Amino acid sequence: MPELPDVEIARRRLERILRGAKITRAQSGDRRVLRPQSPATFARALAGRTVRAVERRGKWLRVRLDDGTRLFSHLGMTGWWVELDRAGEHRRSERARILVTRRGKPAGAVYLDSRRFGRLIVAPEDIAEWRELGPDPLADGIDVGRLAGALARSRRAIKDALMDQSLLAGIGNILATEGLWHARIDPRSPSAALSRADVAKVARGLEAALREELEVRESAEDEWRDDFAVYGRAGQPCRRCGTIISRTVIGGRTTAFCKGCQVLRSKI
DNA sequence: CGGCATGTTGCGCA
DNA sequence: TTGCGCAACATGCC
Repeated sequence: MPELPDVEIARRRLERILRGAKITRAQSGDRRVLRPQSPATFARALAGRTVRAVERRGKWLRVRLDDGTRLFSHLGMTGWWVELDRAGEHRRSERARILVTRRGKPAGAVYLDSRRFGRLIVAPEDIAEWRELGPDPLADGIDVGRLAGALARSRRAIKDALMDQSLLAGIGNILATEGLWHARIDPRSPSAALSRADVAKVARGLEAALREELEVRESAEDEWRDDFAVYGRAGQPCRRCGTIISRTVIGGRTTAFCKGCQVLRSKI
């Protein structure tokens, strides 16, 4: 499911279920998702604690508890949080659950993850993965000057750079692909070949893709979207100029782009 | 059956 | 030091 907008939807849901609630029990028997912690450590750290806040930075979630403990959640490729139903039913691909009492009533959050690339980490302070994240485009906005400065020093393809979580936190394969289409810039362009005006276009393109995706997810929280502007549309006509969408691989990831209206920058 | 997938990490190599 | 390509992780869908 997850790129930044999806994780934001998950954050709001977890906040609604958990904030201010007292954890009665937390359980997970999945050593892959808990790596490298044990199920017992997970359960012991959370039981009896009250949830103070549910925060997000990029694709990471941070649940803060009353004793300072933090629970970090990364959704990997297929992770998702849902509310526990009244019967407390076990769901397909369930990997963990957090049971709480809120205003005297029982409730809970269930973590689903078929491929188990996601992670749940309990720690007394912020983990390196969180500390090393760059600015969050939704919460902090995109600082064009700072981004341009970082890109000017690199020859890597602009699309690969945009997915670097220390540069901007939360941009994945879909948002990078969509954002560059909005910006009309060829994803293969070396970062350093982009002018300051190009970088401003990229920032606006990413923001447009971000807003659009968030809106779609808000209206259908648990549905996977598949009608993007270019992502997944190789071989089909560009919605802007009609040229057949091309496919290539950048940084090991499938990339769709339009040779008709996304211009390759090459002068460094 | 093969191919592909929204993410991340680690390794070998230039 | 930088960066790239690639494999691995584990499962489901077409």
